Amino acid sequence: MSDVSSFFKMAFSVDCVIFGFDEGKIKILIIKRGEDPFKGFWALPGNLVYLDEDLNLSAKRVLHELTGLQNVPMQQVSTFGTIDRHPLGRVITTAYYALVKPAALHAYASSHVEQIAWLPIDEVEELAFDHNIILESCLSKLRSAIKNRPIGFDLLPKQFTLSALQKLYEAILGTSLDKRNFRKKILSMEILEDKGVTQEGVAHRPAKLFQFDAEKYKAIAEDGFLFQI
Amino acid sequence: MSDVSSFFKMAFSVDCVIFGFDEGKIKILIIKRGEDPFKGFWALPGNLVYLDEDLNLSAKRVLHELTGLQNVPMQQVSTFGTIDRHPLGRVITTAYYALVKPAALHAYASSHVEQIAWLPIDEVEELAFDHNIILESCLSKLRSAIKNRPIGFDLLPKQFTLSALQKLYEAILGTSLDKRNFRKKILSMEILEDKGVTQEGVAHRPAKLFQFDAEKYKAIAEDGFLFQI
DNA sequence: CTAATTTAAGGTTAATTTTACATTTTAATT
DNA sequence: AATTAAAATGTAAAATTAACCTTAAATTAG
Repeated sequence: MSDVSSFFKMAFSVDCVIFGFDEGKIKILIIKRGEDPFKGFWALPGNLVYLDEDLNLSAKRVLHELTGLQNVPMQQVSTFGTIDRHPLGRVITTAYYALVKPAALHAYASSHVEQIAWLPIDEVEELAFDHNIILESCLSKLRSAIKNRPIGFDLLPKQFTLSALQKLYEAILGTSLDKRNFRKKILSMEILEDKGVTQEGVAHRPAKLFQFDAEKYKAIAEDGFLFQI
Repeated sequence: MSDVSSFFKMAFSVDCVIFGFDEGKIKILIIKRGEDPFKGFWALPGNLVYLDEDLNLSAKRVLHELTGLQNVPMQQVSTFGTIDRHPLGRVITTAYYALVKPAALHAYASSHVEQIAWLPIDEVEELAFDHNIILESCLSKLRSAIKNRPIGFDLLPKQFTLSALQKLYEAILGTSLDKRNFRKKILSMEILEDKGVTQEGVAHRPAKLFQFDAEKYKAIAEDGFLFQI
């Protein structure tokens, strides 16, 4: 490794898979690229990492610049490094996913972005680069994470009904769950706070609203409690 | 993204956490670096990725060059990209882990490597770069993977006793397991083949030898069977 | 204002899985 | 022949999971 300079010719990027839950469906945020390469293609929000920029922070910056979304915790999923994945040179990319609440679902287009859209995951067609593969890997990460950690709440409004929570799980896992058993399981964990409030304006019996109690979860998790759906 | 050339100034590396199981302990393979940076430090086997080299294949090449190990399936774990993690410039690294059988435990030193050693994970001290952090992340990945996939067998000789398997699990998980329950659980999965052979030369009742049946596992896994310890 | 519609809420039983636990067997060694 | 060391094995209680249906509360339509 005497002369190392020939190695310092790569670029690095981040790509973000932003999941939302809307109209009973899991959606992802995609942008229509305003510049080459892949100008006019739909793509995951992603961009190159600056030379003096921390990788994980870069994911947050890129997401913010392209979509306006801010303060969204992002999880690293996997790094993609086939030789020819980027037409401009050697670019290795790290994929991140994030879960956002419906309140954040009004995403705007920005510079470098012609259009931005929420697309149900089963309607995604060909994306730029290797973004279809990246999406699949994030989806599969989400499916396993949702079963073992209390992250589903991040996709729902602060207060939600148990039915909404169940539909969310059904949408992500692609299975249908027994209503009574689901409720029993979730409520028995004692990580939901009953706000004593009900839905309003629905044409049927209004449901109670619950809220995830992160403090309580943290406390019992330290005592060895394992979240499991 | 009009001029993109300023981005193409990074290097990329891979670092390998190679786990072995020996004398009842989980060990990792470390090398004493023969060149700067961190000359003379113990480190994970790792090196820079060539400009025209696939990332995942690079991990295999680097491992082979530094340790002589070959044909070891490697799993990507995580990518580390703080700004100052490498003294020579901006180097982002991807960590991989692999599990090797005792037969592969005679690792040799090579060029660029002064020494090579298997070190029990609880005896690891200060490593080069951010390798202690990388090791921790691989360890935690191993602990969760071992519970959900039949990978423990990769750390044992082809034929092994149930006690050896149990000790392996106990070493990785750091808990002790009930002998009868462990055997019942493992055998009820029907993924072990009883070779009709027993240990020889032990000063006590010799144990039966078993072998992991990858075909059988694959078949039932497709039918929805989930490996779980 | 009555009936129809729609979703919310809730408990019991059987089946399955998990946990806890102690004795006998088989080889080598002394 | 006695000792030592680990292997092998089954059962009962407890906990968890799975299956299953009726009544309640709101809006809307007639």
